Amino acid sequence: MNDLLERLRDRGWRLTSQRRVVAEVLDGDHVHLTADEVHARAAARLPEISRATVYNTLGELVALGEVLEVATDGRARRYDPNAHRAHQHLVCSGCGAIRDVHPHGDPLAALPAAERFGFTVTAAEVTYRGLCPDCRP
Amino acid sequence: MNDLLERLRDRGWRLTSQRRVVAEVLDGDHVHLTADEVHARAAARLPEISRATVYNTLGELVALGEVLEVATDGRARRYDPNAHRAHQHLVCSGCGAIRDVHPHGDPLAALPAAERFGFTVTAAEVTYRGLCPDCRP
DNA sequence: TCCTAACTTGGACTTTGTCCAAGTCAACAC
DNA sequence: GTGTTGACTTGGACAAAGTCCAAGTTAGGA
Repeated sequence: MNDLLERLRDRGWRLTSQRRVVAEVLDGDHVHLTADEVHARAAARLPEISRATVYNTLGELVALGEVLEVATDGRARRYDPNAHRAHQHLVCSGCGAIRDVHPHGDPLAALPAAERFGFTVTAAEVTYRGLCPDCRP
Repeated sequence: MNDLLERLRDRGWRLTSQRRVVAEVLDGDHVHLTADEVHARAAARLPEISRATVYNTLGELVALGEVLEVATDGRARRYDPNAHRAHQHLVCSGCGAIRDVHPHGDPLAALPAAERFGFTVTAAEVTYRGLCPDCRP
């Protein structure tokens, strides 16, 4: 995570306490927080931090490629700091739990040229859905 | 589309003019409308139709498996009437255009048991991203 | 230590979706 | 046909998620 702050400074970021706290909140594996959750956790350390700043900072981290934005449910976007290792997501239809998973092969390879309709296709996001052990009937 | 209305009646649906109009708006291929777009098009034919009814009807169609809910961008959900033929989506990062596409193989098969963490995995949704011919620089 | 452009703030506003009490009507029975 | 009734629809209030902006603050270079 210190690496992240270094990289950001190298890219001309002003290193404010707000940005530092947001980056710290997003540290770890299997982290998929909504913007509101990030705000709540950041505010625990820095009570004055505003929602607008959290949204701004998350948007910048996504633009810089340091954090992924994940849309698994059509409601709040989630933010995934594990941006430097290709992975997909497994989501529980019952409780909404999210795990990072690593399917084999490149999902992009499954899309034949004839099915690309002239698009320059650069990425494939896969959401696996099912029930986690706790939610199974 | 008449088939759809028949199927719904067989399942005990009351066939109101509102539901008929919503079903008609959702007819066709490569249709991926937001709830608001559905409402706007439905209102062109039936001006008094309310947003609440459109949301209710879309929710019911999804619950019955006649329409798919697609979350490609973390904003408005989109509704895809092509629910009876397995397919995935190709989305333009520039203009947001969406195409139905058919990759080969079953995307579910790429997820090894060791990567399922005890989940009962039932579906895989793939979103391919890229630039469409019109948006390419 | 000062300066200034970059950053943050709070609040207003928009978009998307949900909920509810009251009114309406499709479908069945007659 | 006509009547009945529970399912459906409505408008509006509300909630959740996200954007925008003018005014105030501050990191980092001079």
